[in-house]
Amino acid sequence: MSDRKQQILELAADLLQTKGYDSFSYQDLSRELGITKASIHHHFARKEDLGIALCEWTGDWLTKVYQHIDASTDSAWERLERYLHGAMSYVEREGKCCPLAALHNDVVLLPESMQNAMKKVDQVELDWFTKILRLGRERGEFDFEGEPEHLATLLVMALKGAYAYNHVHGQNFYCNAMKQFKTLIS
Amino acid sequence: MSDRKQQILELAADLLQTKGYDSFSYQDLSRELGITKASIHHHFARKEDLGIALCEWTGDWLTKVYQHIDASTDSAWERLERYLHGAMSYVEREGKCCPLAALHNDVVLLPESMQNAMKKVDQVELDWFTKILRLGRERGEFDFEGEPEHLATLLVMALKGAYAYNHVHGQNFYCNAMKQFKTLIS
DNA sequence: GTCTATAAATGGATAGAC
DNA sequence: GTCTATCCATTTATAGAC
Repeated sequence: MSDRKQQILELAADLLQTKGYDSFSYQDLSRELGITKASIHHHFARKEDLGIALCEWTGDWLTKVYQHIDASTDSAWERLERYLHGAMSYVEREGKCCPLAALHNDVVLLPESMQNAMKKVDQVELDWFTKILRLGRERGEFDFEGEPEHLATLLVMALKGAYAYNHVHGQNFYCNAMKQFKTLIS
Repeated sequence: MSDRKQQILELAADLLQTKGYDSFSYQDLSRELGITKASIHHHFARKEDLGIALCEWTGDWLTKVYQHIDASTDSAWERLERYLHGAMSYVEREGKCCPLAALHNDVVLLPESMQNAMKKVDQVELDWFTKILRLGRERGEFDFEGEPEHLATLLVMALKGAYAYNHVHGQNFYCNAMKQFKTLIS
């Protein structure tokens, strides 16, 4: 991928996390990069092409986040804690939302090609949480009944939903909900 | 409220649940009602005015849903079950999403006046779930540690998040997540 | 209350020159 | 790869006649 193409993609990823997919435009990209809309179209002919690239970028981004957390500690509790804390402090520090959550928000507007790309990214996320929860239970760090996959699904859904609440109510609801989650698996 | 105004509001509520707030337009309303855009503006001068009315409509809608469920059975388990089942079968049957979830999806785009109106509706929803969870625990129907308020918050966040997953993955993830939730409070 | 007409901006996208 | 120029559709919104 050319430097320019990469540059466009990264700016688009930034706008995805602040404005959402449907609400950032080629004009936004054009303005901030100092090149014309036509030039952006040279690199990503249709917005859908850029959208699919953004899904893949999001998959890579998540993978890096997970690798970083996994490398930082061996404890399942600590890994979970660091993700849950990091997710919302990212919002507060940088004013950005998880790019996958941003894609979820616009899902009814997205072409099938993008929905298929999102499906894979969703699975990457679910797999990581499933791994952490299973590992933690095996080691006796967590205590819960049922399938780690299903508990991971519940948690990931709550995380996606949380962004909107935090935007309107601040972080109190989120903190309480996650404290409660931890109580349930203790 | 005049009949016409009410009619516009109800059509807008329908479009909110199918297309989302930012994606339905005065043109959509105009086409389906057979009157011009200018006439819609006579009833709701700015889209923001319609938006605030939609928040209030959503609060009333939710209140009716809860009343209906509360009147249908005395069991906390059954009430919870009926909501969880009803929420997603509403999507499948009518192709509609919870109007509050639709508002949440566009939250970053909404004016402060609408966010304030949403805040009240969120509280109506949280209060109902809190009531059900507290009641169920008092009666020995549920078994969990922690605050009913916080568990309600966790569940409501997961419900909001679930709509996007269902759209892409079907209802399997949702069913598994809710089965898991029920396991956690049994 | 409803209409025609129109404004002013923005959206994604393309043709063709350099 | 980037530009100018342009297209066509759409959005929210307003002025003023009926």
